[in-house]
Amino acid sequence: MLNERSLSAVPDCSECPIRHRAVCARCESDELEKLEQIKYYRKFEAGQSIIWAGDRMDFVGSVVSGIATLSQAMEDGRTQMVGLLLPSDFVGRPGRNVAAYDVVATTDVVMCCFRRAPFEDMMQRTPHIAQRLLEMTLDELDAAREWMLVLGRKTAREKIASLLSIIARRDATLNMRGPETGVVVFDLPLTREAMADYLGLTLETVSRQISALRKDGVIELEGKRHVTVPDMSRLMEEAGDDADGGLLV
Amino acid sequence: MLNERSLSAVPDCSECPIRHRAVCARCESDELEKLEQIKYYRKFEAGQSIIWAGDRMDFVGSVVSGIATLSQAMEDGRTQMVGLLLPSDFVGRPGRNVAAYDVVATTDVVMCCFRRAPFEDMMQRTPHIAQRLLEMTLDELDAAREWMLVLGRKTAREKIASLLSIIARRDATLNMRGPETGVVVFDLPLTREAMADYLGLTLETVSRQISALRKDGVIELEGKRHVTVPDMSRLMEEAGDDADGGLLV
DNA sequence: GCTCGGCCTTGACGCAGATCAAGAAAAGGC
DNA sequence: GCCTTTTCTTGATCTGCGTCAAGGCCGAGC
Repeated sequence: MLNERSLSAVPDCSECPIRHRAVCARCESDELEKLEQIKYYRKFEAGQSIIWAGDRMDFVGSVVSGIATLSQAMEDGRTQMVGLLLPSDFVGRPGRNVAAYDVVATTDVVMCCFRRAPFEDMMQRTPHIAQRLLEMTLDELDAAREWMLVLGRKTAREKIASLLSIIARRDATLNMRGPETGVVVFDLPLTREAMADYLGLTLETVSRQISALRKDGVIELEGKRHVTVPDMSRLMEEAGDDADGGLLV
Repeated sequence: MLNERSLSAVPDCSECPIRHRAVCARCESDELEKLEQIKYYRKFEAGQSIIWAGDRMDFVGSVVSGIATLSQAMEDGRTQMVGLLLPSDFVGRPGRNVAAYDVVATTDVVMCCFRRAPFEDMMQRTPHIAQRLLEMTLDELDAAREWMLVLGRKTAREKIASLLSIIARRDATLNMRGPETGVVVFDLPLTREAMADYLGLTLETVSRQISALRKDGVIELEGKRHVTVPDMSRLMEEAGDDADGGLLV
């Protein structure tokens, strides 16, 4: 936290790992230059809160690396996660100065931030930014609606399988082991409690269902976090999705 | 259906009831003229399906009047409503030619449609449209996330109270009876089954919880659809929301 | 008028998942 | 190394909601 703004040097946008997926993805080099002038980096440690719901929010930004969660809490303490922020995901809403949700760093997180006023200014004059933000927001809306089906209609086992297959699919593109065998290996980026918050379950139920999926051979576990999926289509079936549906995405 | 395009005359945009809330809200009169040239109306009867998920979709549009629902189905028949489309809400996603959800008219519905290609064209050249669509999409995303909390963490009674308070709040602005008394009167636009689909419940549970709220004096019923809320803040408490939260919206 | 079909209510019962509780297994901290 | 804390697992019991079933209400059609 102390050296929030002192990353040895602010890296060049052209070398940024999220250059082609973040809100700046469509920017031409001249537009990128302008963004470069107003950007700054912030680092957050695992477990640290990035923003509290209701707080004044004077910046927006993109997750560069690490994982953060977006969640909503009721007064009595019940909480529901409403978003999982991965690298390139955008935080904050242009035009709104109060945070609507709690944002918490799950792992160490680096964010590329912009003060709100200059960014909104720039968005007005740069359709490429607004266009990309619209596209990203539409994707998030689709994801949220997909999740509503999970929360409203799936059983605990299906919920776990759904979450695992989403994480697996994301990693599949990178860490495919044995091309076309359908085997996927990954580490869970979430605690059992965070998974429970995501799925609208208790942590005990999450634990039990994971054990059950292991016992039934749907997944294999090494330690508590390292997961092997021997047969992706089997996992998708357990999730209650059409096993073919995954290819669409 | 037969006279889909033969509404006596296509009304002028300047007299359109959703002129100031739909995607066209920010358009200047010259922009509006261009939209006017490519728009057409379609009518759907109550109960009729507007689009099936997976169908090719060659238009986008706004709900002008009536109510429609957006829902997702699993193969075994379980369904989850993921959106409630009210006048001014937008249907379809620019850039996508296949419908992602089922859209069904709950009441008679009139839509103001545009063929996709010309509309996307126009969106490219008219920032006012893209800006408004972004704003609307962000609002929908907020609503979807709010709903995730309802689906994931609220009890059946709280779910019903949440739905009622949303409908009540929407009507409150129009039909306020006795200003400041907190009394709100409205008609439910949904069947018990549709409410169940929205809330991730069964229709029996919906019925039971409505009866319970009536017995406890939280709501009054005339017939099955006409609802009186004698004390809005009481209803909000039952919904598990901060009773003050409503003023923010 | 009567009957039919859609919509809704209510009761009885069972089960999936919550709750309560105890302890095991890692992960730090010193 | 040991001790504390966090994270996870598993068991026992409870309960809210789903499921199955029967019947009421009301508008539409004849």
